[in-house]
Amino acid sequence: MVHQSVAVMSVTPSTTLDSQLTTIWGPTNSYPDDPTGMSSYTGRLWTCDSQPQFWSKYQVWEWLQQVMDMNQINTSSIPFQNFDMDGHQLCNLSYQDFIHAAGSMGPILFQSITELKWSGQYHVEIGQLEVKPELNFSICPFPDVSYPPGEIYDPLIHTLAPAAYPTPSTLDIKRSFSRQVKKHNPRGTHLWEFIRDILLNPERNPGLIKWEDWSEGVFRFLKSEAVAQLWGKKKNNSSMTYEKLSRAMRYYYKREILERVDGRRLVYKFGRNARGWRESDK
DNA sequence: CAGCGCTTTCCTGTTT
DNA sequence: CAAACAGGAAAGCGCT
Repeated sequence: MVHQSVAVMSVTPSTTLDSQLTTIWGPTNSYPDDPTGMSSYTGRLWTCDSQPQFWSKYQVWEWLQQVMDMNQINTSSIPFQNFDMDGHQLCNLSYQDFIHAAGSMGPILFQSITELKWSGQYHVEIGQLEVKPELNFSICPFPDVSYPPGEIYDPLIHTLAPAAYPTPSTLDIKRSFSRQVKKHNPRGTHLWEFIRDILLNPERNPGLIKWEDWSEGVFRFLKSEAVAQLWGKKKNNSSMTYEKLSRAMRYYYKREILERVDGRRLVYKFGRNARGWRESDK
């Protein structure tokens, strides 16, 4: 009933919380001396598994989020349920499939996956952003979590293109990108998305938050102050506290991004307007 | 510059 | 008693 197999990840008890945060989130989540704060942020990439053919569903989602983050696009603007597939299936999608599945984001996603497929590198250059391949993080566990390889996916949208992909020019992609999908949402991450991403990355979640009931979107803060510090780090605000973070969380109730869970301390629940916290949310 | 969305900060009171 | 929870109020900040 309750599947939290993915969420529960043991953490070596010998390390301090601080070192956990540094080692697990450090290179991906801090921007040491980058004036724009951009390169190291975008540098948090699929650095280990450059072969998308072997991605798990989880990694496909990770990739989706990364591309959206890189382009500062709100992840709610993409139908994650259309990408309920593993890397092999993802790689078999045609350009048209991407258009069907992701609309205006299709070209960007298609270009990204195409480059990853062919080069095995991650030279992603869309708009003004560029990912520097020299960043080489040694840690990137990505254990393939819980998705049996034989799992069936019924591709309604599967119109596998013949030999040649109708690859659009980079210029076209850039044009359609800047015309259509430039949105607000600074750095692509709101608080609730930040929380969601911690939950969705159990490999990088050193026991900070855990699912209470994944199917219901219920989760609990295990180390509330540590999460607050991490959030503060992301926002370059060293004085962030759980007190303040939780005020922001409470504002989400009205917007139905979170639902109230009363009587249970540090427990929250994703609401109807929170997207992307499970494979197929309707 | 204005206005807006999303927090951030502070505070007082209540609940666990 | 120490944490959390609850919201109101207002300031701050990035973006269109």
